[in-house]
Amino acid sequence: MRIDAERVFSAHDHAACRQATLERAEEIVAVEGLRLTPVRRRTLEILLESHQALGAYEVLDRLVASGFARQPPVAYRALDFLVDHGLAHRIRRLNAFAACMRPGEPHRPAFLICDTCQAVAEAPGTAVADAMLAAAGAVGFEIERMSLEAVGRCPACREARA
Amino acid sequence: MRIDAERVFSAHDHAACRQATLERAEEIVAVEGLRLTPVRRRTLEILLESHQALGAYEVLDRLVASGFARQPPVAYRALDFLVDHGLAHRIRRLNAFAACMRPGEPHRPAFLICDTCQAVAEAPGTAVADAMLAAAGAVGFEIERMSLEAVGRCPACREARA
DNA sequence: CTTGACTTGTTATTTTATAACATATTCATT
DNA sequence: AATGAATATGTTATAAAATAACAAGTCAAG
Repeated sequence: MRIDAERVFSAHDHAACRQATLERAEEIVAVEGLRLTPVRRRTLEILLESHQALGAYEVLDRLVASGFARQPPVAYRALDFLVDHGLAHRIRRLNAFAACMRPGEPHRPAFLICDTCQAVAEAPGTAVADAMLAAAGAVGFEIERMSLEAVGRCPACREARA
Repeated sequence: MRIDAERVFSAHDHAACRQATLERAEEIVAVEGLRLTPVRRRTLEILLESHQALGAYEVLDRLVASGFARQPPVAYRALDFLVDHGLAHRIRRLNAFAACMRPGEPHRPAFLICDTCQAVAEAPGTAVADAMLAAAGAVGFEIERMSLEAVGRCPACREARA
């Protein structure tokens, strides 16, 4: 299953969506020899519960509900692991984290953040990143990482409001 | 004077650069009927001292040195004013602020952030923003604001390291 | 000269993130 | 199994970034 922006921003079988992404993540950790420990797995599941980005302390609250200690490093370490290995993304504008919907597929995501329903989707294609690379290249700047984020209104929320 | 990425990332007459930008900012506040009060003006001057982004508390330290009270809202309010009126930009990846080098010129800046010298430049052109708008438009997402930021190495620092 | 909008002063608190170090677990190699 | 290196977790404490809330002052237009 392929989860793209159209899907994220509309009603869909989220149980299947979450399940498919989780399975994909599991393949990846297996292939890469990573350890998807209980906290890490649970953290990923928490992020996958919705397409909304969650703050670290929100994740922590839910980890606590699953029996883990209420200590910030617990959440931050798990989140950092997921981000480092491409299983989650950090959304800088929101100081929050969202599950990666295409783990394993190399990509340079640009995020679309709906400020009405708070859903976060990865924009299709790599055109935005490509444009950034080109703009940087033009002045001799070498990019290591980028954050490409837009805040606005998703199709469903536009319609609901119109 | 036009301050673009090439200039920011190389040695230049920064006194003139700062002065020109400050004057431009003053024209804008005049035209728009805004009040560039002492704290606000000093804050802009502080940001203009270099092409590095400064955290709010760094700005606050320097405001204190100029006689203002050491209280976070003092800095945040001035910074928010500058950002709201296009005289400064917020760099989300750094939790920091940088003076706008093209105040008044309508633009959707993409930032190039050198992680060696910490200089921040606005990438030339609007191609990155255009690509973002196109990507969003393709899925029916309506953009209000965006953060387009890349971290890497500027030409001078690449060379110094090579 | 007063009304209303904007600006500043000030105290306190909230939210986000990391430092530091002890303990435990895992896994590859003896 | 025993050992040791790397990795992961537990825990305490603190740092860094941002905002809430409300009182008091300033300013320009009517």
